[in-house]
Amino acid sequence: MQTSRAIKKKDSRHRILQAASKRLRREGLDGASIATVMNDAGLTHGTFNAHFKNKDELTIEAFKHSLAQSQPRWVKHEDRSWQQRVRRMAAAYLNPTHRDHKQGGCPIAALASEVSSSSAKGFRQSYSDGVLSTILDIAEIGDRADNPEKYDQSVALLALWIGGLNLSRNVDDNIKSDHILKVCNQASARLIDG
Amino acid sequence: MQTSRAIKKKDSRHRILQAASKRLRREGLDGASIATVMNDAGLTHGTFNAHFKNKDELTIEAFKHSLAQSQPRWVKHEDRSWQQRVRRMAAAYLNPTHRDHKQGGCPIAALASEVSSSSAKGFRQSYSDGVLSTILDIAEIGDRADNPEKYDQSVALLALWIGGLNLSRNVDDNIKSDHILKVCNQASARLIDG
DNA sequence: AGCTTGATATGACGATGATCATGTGAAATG
DNA sequence: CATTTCACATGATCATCGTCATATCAAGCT
Repeated sequence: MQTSRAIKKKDSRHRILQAASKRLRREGLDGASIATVMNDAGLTHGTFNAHFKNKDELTIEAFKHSLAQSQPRWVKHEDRSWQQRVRRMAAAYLNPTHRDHKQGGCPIAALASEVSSSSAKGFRQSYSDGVLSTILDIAEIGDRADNPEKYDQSVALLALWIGGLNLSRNVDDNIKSDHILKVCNQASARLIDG
Repeated sequence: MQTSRAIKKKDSRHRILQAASKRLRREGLDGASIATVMNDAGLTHGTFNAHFKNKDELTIEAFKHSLAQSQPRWVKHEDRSWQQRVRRMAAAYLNPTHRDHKQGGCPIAALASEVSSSSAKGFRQSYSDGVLSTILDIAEIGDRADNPEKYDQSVALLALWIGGLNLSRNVDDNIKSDHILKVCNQASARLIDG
């Protein structure tokens, strides 16, 4: 049975994870400081270690949390064909809304260039796992051997999407930024039909 | 005339920039701390403000420095056609050597996901300028209007390259990482031949 | 030679961040 | 209703980082 204390703790943990995953995506690995995250969650910073062993563990859990939240938005749709499905995904990903809402968006893109320099080994492992499982999710297969061609297409698409999204986020001109998204969308279509 | 003191200072500044640009690419915006960079350059950390106003200025200069160092490696080649030139660039970019030498590689890829969350406005501007000029360099034009089709192709290629390079850097399995590079190379070729 | 300038060194300061020891008050248990 | 347990708060500690005031010492100038 769940005592009211256990429920409260679970709820607190959830709020911490929610806050951490937002900060993590918006401000990166170093931006999500414990004090900030705990404050976002409505708790004091000292309480932190009642919920997580240390910052590495929080980072890993927050990453998994945000990835798990993003997945359904991709997967749960009824598409006529894989081509159409992937075209829909590209349009949703390479999108001004997604570009402007980093904190609620794809954590793989949000941390793409920070992971390799992170000292947290466990986090690097989680990220790597997340990338590989995302590729399989795009391809709608369980293993590369199931359909190597689709797998390879999915790899290239994910690369294009992550790169395009980050470029568009970093260009200081809305028209040019929108254009980058549009062009990458078209390139996606060519890779899919190719 | 250059006095020996002026020469010495210029040399020190150059060493600082060299060290900073390496740290910046390898460890990101927060990794390149002043103490570390100055130590790499063989100076004490307190001397820093004799060369740069503050950390933001160093970051900007180090980024420009690394970008200026990278450009020649792309541009200076005799290629038969633009298609061949871009194919060569893709092979050089999406390459295990480049993947494994982040500190000497492309600064745009190395900082792709960190820029938008940086509080240093001047740096964001420099990065944005760097992206746009790199696109033009790939297309071998001076302005999008010179050849919109080539410009758009270059945008998609840069996105694919940056995304592919970062994915390969973050996958914890050498075989899969190599495979990502290979697949993105093939996708590049398909985008080029259109 | 004596004075000035400037490149670098030394060391201090305040801010921030991660971690942890201890305190508190309310829920659960008997 | 007394006791225990536990979620959370408070506050201290130690490390790191950016910045800056001051000191040193050799190069240049008169």
